[in-house]
Amino acid sequence: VSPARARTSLEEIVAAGRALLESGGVDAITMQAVAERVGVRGPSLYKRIPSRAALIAAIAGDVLDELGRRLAPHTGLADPAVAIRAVAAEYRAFAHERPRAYELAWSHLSEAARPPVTVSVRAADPVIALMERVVGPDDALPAARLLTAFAHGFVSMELAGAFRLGGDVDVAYDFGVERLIDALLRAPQRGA
Amino acid sequence: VSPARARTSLEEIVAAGRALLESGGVDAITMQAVAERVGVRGPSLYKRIPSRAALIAAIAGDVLDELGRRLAPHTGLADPAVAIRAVAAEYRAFAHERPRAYELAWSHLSEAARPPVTVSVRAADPVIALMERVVGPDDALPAARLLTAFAHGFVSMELAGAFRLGGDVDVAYDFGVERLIDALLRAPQRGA
DNA sequence: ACCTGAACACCGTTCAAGT
DNA sequence: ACCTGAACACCGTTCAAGT
Repeated sequence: VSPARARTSLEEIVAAGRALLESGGVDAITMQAVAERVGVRGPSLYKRIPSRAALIAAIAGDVLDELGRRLAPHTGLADPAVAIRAVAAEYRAFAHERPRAYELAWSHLSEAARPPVTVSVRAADPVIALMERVVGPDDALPAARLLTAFAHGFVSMELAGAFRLGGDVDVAYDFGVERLIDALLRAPQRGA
Repeated sequence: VSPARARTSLEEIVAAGRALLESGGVDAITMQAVAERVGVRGPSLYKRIPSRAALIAAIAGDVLDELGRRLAPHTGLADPAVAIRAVAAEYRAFAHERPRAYELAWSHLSEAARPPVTVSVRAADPVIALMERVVGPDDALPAARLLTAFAHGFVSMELAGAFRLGGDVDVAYDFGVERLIDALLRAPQRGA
């Protein structure tokens, strides 16, 4: 008797989930739909992932990983102001390309980042290094939080449809980024 | 034959939903649980609200209304810097008091704010008026978006557990608020 | 005009039985 | 070791029948 051999993998399952998310929203990520996409029956998924909630969390982690990989290159640019502009633009571009993925990643971050703390760290690290060059080591962390809070807040409001009072949204984003660059570059360099 | 008289109302239903949200999270908002809380059977809810999704949206709208009512008083303070500090502090305080309500409101804003555009407008209006005093009419809208994007982004990252790199989170919020006040007060007054 | 029980479709999850 | 069909509990929603 030959024991059944694995017909799918966790990566395939997560990829199937992301595909379903992109085409039909979070509600389209059902265990049966995922199973069908990877060529297996629903119950078999539980050999690879303990629950639908865990699958959603894994998808969120995958999205954040991708975002981190896209931001990293821009953080190293020589001129800090140019680097900040580039990171901010790339951040927003990612959210526009994958709006449902971006929203899911944030709404399920708490569960997603629990087991692999490294996920969020990996994404945040280069940004903090960039801020260290701008405001010095003592304020690097709060400065990074200011920048990412603005970027995330703006983009998530935008995706949620909160900007319905007219006005050019692109202009508003640039306005915010430039004011932040001003504020951070003008801040006294504290620490080492 | 006396026709059955109404045994509940939409307001009661929304209130029941918020109570369930507070005690057990979004998943605890089931139609049966809401019905039980208002003293009725599940199917009867559909006389007042077309679907669970609509109920969630109504709850989100209710939360945003409450947030708007809490921010409004602070926007009128004489000194603009003081006003900005007060609004920012109140905003974060609300999110800390009702974390699940705050998260639900934002994750379902798109549906929530669709029918009553006034909801989001009512909340945003006083903040824009405040910004008009700070940067002038031409930049008031982008300035308001900068401020609210930071506040929402910071608070939602905080609630999602994104700040796990240590550091004092209160200090980081103050750092951000003060830098924004600096940046906005120093900006040239444009328009009228 | 609103309320109800019964019923339906759908979904997450478990498990005994297969290979 | 993994796969499957069958079964269970739970949930949103519909509807015919009641008052």
